Amino acid sequence: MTKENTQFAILGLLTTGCNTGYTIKQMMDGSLNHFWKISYGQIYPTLKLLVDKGYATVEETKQEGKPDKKEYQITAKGEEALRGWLVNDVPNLETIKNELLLKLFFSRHQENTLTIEHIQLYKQKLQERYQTYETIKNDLSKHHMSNADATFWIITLDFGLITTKAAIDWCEETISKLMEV
Amino acid sequence: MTKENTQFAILGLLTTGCNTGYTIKQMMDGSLNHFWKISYGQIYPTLKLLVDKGYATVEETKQEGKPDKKEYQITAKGEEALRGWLVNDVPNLETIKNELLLKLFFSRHQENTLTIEHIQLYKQKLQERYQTYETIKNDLSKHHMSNADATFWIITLDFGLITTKAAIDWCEETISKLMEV
DNA sequence: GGCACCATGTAATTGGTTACATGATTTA
DNA sequence: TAAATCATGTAACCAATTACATGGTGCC
Repeated sequence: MTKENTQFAILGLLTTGCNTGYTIKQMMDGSLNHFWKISYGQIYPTLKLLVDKGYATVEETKQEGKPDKKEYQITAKGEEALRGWLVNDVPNLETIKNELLLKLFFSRHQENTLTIEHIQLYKQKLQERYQTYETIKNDLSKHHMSNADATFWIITLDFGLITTKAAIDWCEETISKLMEV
Repeated sequence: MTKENTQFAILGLLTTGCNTGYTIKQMMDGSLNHFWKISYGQIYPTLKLLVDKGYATVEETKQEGKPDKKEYQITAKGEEALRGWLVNDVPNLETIKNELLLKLFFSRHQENTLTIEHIQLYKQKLQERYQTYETIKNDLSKHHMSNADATFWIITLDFGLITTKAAIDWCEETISKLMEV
């Protein structure tokens, strides 16, 4: 049903303070957004699966002033499985589908002015992304340095920052290259 | 059945000298590999679809010394559709699933020496990728500068080169950061 | 004889998203 | 009273890959 990586993404989040499907989704959308994404349609069934595997336990909690929720806790077996997954080699690099590059590949069929506009728009989106990463990094640096996870979280953000910056530079270079012609 | 982008990727390739399912696949694996990928399971049904839509025509060709093949040709209607697709705005940036970053996010559960090894391995793969891009770029510069497409193909390669380079830099920075501790 | 290359295709399966369904509480 | 937030879940659908199926030619 769910891929191994996705299972461990969810299991891993149980070690970061998230313990309901809802908070896991929030964390995904907030802090893992730049390299992992997941929908409720996967989260809830996978949490069940983790319990079935003995990697986590559930407890239904009644809350005052809020709906009931199911709290998940990672088990010793789950922690072991997580460490086992961590030591496995990282597989080959994935190919990213990039629609802008796909269009660019065929852009001799189009006027350069239009192509330039597209790259400009793309650059804007990259800049927004860059700023989002910066904001998250600042928040993390301020409020969570006591958190043992924070060092690694910042490193993943740095990846996003560095590669996004490179892409922005490429946009600028490419735009001036296309304007020359 | 097939997504719009994938349809146009295949249709676009019909304008670049590819005219069989087989050569389209080869081109994909060779020159579009860094931003688009496709399997035969999609190519052949999609080629049929393009003919159904009137975007392409087929002709069965008997070859001496080689198996028969089906040659596809883009139609005027197909070219118009391609240009229509090109002018459309590029949608929002996609999230790339990056397994290394996912593991890194949870790496406080692991010894730093192991984490460093993983990053080193990842760096190696990035370097191989970088060299592949360089080779393709050199080939392209040497043999296809007469090709009207080549300018754009090189630009897409530059994207790969620049962002891969940035990722390699991040690996180095991260490794030395983790060794300090 | 076997491997590499050329060439086409389909069925089963996978791994996921989207849309749907429900409902309590707080705040504007 | 409407919207936002908290909270859980499933069924239908989608786009793709993988595995399977077939077969000719050239070369070592």
